[in-house]
Amino acid sequence: MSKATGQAELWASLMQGQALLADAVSDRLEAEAGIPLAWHELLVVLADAPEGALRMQDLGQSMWLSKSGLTRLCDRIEEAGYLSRASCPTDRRGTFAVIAEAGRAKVREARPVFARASQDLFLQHLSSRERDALQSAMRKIIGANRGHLPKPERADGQAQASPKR
Amino acid sequence: MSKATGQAELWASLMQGQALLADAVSDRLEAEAGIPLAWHELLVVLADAPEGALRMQDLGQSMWLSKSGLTRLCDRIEEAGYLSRASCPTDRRGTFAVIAEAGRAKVREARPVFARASQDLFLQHLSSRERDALQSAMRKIIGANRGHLPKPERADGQAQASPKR
DNA sequence: TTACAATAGTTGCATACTCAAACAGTATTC
DNA sequence: GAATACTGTTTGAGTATGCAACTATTGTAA
Repeated sequence: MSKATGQAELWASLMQGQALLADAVSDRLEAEAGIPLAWHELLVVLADAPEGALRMQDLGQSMWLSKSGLTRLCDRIEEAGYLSRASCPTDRRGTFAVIAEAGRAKVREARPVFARASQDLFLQHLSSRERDALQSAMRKIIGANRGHLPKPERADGQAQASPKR
Repeated sequence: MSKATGQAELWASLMQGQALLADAVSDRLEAEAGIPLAWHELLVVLADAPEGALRMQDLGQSMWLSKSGLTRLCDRIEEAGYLSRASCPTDRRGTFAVIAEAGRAKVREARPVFARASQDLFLQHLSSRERDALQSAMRKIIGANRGHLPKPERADGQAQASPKR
């Protein structure tokens, strides 16, 4: 029975599998398109945004990083010439990250590489039943753990569960 | 149709969900038992080993870390007094990590905290169908990505797929 | 219109991790 | 039995990340 394999194994395989998969995909992306996974993710978000531009803050909401992490990630990508920063005219505290032409080109190159890697290393191995179950399981887990985000800028009431740290 | 939600979302929710979950569980473990998740994992492996002792190398196989990472993790845990090192008498290159009494006590304290956290933040939210599907999906993904491990010390033939890096 | 609080982003410091080189000890081979 | 190759672990250098403190700007209120 699957019950007997135990909860520990379920935990472990989720942790291991995700790490392994992210690593494998990132390596392949780096080998075949020359950028790591995080760059791809950020550049895709930016490429799909209205003017190829997004406020740092808005980028942060898609990017799963602390704001300092995002600042530094943008530093590196900017240094590589794939994006530039522009300050917001209407609110001079704000900064836009704007994708550069080289960045768009890189996204065109990398997107299919990512799709292929994701197919080969991930989707390929799952039945459609498994995909559905995986999707619904992960959605529930995410839902259940909202509030543990790196940016706890919730305005609502029940916020602070962990006082320290 | 679940098809329509897209492959991108499946990828994203796996990545996000795992990160969120690991974070939430680690925070809770740290709040309620005073040690982070990685320490718990290592100490449990050690506590369950024959004499409470394991060669670094063997520990490494359970621990999902590069060997230098393991060395440093052990340094920290040793510094906290939960384990000690002992050199192997039959092969003096080797080092044993040996769990200390304080380490055993900490494991007794932390194990139920982990179990509860895992239940509350993870298992609780999944139907048994979802658990089975998740388990089998992750197993396949792991199987498909063997060879991307941090320690590629396989002795078999098909080893080196990635020459660089 | 001057003070005070809130917001956007960056920077300093500390932590954790990896790769590659160093080190120490064991096995091999001539 | 001395040189050479191999193995197990640690160390050094570099990278990525988070938290908290800082700067600059905006909004609010007296």
